[in-house]
Amino acid sequence: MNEDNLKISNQLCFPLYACSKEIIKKYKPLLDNLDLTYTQYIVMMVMWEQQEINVTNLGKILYLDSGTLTPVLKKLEEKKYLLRSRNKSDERILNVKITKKGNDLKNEAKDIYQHMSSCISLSKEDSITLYNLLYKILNTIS
Amino acid sequence: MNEDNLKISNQLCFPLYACSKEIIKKYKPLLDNLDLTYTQYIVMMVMWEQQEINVTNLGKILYLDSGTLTPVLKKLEEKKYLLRSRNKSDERILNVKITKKGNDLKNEAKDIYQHMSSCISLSKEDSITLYNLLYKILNTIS
DNA sequence: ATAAATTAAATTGTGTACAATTTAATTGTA
DNA sequence: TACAATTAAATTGTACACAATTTAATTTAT
Repeated sequence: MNEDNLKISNQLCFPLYACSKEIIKKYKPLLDNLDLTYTQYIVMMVMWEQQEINVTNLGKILYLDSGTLTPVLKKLEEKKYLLRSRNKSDERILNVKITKKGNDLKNEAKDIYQHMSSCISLSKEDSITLYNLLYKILNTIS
Repeated sequence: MNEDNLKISNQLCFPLYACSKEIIKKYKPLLDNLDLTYTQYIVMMVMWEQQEINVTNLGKILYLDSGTLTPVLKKLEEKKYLLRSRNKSDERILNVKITKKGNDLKNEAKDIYQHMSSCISLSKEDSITLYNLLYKILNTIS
């Protein structure tokens, strides 16, 4: 890897970090309407798709550990969107299951979907390129 | 904006967020050697370049507000890398100035520069493309 | 069979991140 | 020139994010 390449690689972390934060900040007023934080929202996004999952697998999908997920899941359970229960055949494992109220929330989240895209003003081609590059990093990061 | 475009835009936030966190996690052992957190490190990166700056301008560069910066700057002052002092002509403004010890730290940070690039395994072309797309978002986010 | 090793969550402690508010200084305006 | 409005940091409160440790359950290897 030459000097130029080294320089640009080192300059990638900061815009990734800033971009991620700025977009999440844009989500905030929309998520406030649903009384969800961004972390709670991405958990719900997984739950709408998976319906049921354990903490370890949820963490692998979201790149979050139990230290982060445990309090978030407890909060979503308080809001009656999720149910937490120990796996019968292995009590170490905590199963998380979405409730009817949790699935109903998906309809209310449709607005977020519409409004979010308007804040990222990339063409379809650029968006796909960016998406692919990000997953190239995520899949190869050692 | 059509349905496809809308879908991909909405899928960008999560990999940005995950990517940013995973790369920062890679930084950690390297930064631990310098006894710096990632946030302290990016502040020092600006200081190595600017030498002197006030909190508002530092925040604009780093996309961070005083609520985040104040405690970080206090910690860097404790470590003798920075000096904090009120602007004589406008006492509301806090000037931050790098010390000799702070500038000396730059040499010790050279290893980080080398090691970081090896964890992002993108070609030079891909890195530049990603860099440009990220700044396109940062510069146009409403 | 049982002690050691492993695994899964939860807990603890530190450090952001940011909205909202507060404090203090400065500027604009009637 | 007072006094309202604005500005800059700091403070307060909430919510992650994650390393390290703990607790409890399960598996592995004698």
